[in-house]
Amino acid sequence: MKPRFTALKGVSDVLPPETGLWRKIENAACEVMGPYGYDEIKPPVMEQTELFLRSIGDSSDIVAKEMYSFTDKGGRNVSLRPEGTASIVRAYVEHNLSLRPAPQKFLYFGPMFRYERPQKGRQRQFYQLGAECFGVADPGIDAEMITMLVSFLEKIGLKGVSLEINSIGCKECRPAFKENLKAFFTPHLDSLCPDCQRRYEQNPLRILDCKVERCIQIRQNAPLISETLCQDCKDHFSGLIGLLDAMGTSYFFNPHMVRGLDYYTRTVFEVKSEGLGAQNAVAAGGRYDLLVSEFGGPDTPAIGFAAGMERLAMLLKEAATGEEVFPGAASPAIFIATLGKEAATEALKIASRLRAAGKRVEIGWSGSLKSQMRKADKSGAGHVVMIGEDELKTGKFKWKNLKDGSSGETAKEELLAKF
RNA sequence: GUGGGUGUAGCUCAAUUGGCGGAGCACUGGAUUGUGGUUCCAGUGGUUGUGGGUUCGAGUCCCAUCACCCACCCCA
Repeated sequence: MKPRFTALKGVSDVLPPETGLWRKIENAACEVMGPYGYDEIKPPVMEQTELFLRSIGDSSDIVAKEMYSFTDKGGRNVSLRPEGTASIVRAYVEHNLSLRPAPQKFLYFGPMFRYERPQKGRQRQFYQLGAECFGVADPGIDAEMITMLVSFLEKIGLKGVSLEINSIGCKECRPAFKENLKAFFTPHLDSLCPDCQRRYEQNPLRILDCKVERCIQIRQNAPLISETLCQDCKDHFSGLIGLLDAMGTSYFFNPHMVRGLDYYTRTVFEVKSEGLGAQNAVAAGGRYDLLVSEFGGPDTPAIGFAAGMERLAMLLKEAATGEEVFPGAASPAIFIATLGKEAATEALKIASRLRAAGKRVEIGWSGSLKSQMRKADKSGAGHVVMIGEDELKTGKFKWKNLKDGSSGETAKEELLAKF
């Protein structure tokens, strides 16, 4: 048989038992971040296109050519969200959440959409888990959030990841740094790769990220942002580093790290992992002190991060062995084999009671006892309860433990207690 | 958007120079009346991704298209 419909390019189904792993990740996020004060927020998956244009900025391909945008029946220009932060800032301003006591902390889960060419760890619809915190300018909150992210990753058992941090300055010092950088690269312009020549115009910071050997060599002596930061930004960054050191959080200072989104200021960070292919970022984030006011709210410092669910799940699957990978892959505790219509009716009644007690129960509706036994075994059931003429007559049910082979008989009223 | 690779059963893969599309696993059923796993037997399952072309003949060669994989770009 050939499927009449298949999923669109770059989108995929998450099937059980993998969904159990996803749930485990989401539960861990709530458990770890709840004590930090983060509560779930559920913004819509679509917004006015303008919202993303204004926040993410046009130096990023995300807005320039990767958005799923359309005109709705009311003539509005709408886009599926390519990331989560913009919506949450919009909600923060729209609902005057700045009037609630600071800090306001939010956690979110959900799909994001970017029209990209799929590859390992990258899809057109992908899920992110993210956190945002509004109203604290102190580097303490940066350290708190980074520490929280690290303990979340530890909680789900992720190994072999590295944390990188940097500061990309503020609206005072970053423009100057951009100019310095451009000035430095101007004499080398012809030697840079074509992509970097484009970056030189669009977003010179990106040249620092280039993977081409020649560009890496050229930039060896390029100015570093850390040397150009204004005093406030320097103080902020050294404050953060001091706190991370004090917490014993290990990090790697990467002076070349830049972020794709325009709204970031000062602190940026990224968690990378081997085993993800070229798309090696598991989680990333940073401070965005200007976005709230740009959206019409009061001056409000903020910081956040997002983690890629598919990437987290991929890493956990690769690293783990055995059944604990898929905690949601439960087998029935009890399989009820039936012989005849009356037995099936009885089975349904008994199953309802057991299920109400939280037991996972499957019923074999037809077929020989042998085939039902086989089915029970394949389902991974722990016990089989048999219902046939004898049981209906006597009210005593034969059962068999499929794990150790033991068997016995239990009266109907005692079944619930037995299992 | 650019480049490379791959498309055969639900899964993993065969099929000689272009010559009748198979196997293992999985699934379904059976092996003396109501007892699973091991074993044995049988069965279901395919317009070889799709559409053209070359040929007496195409899974195999050519073109197009679609999907997947990997990388660039970009990014979680």
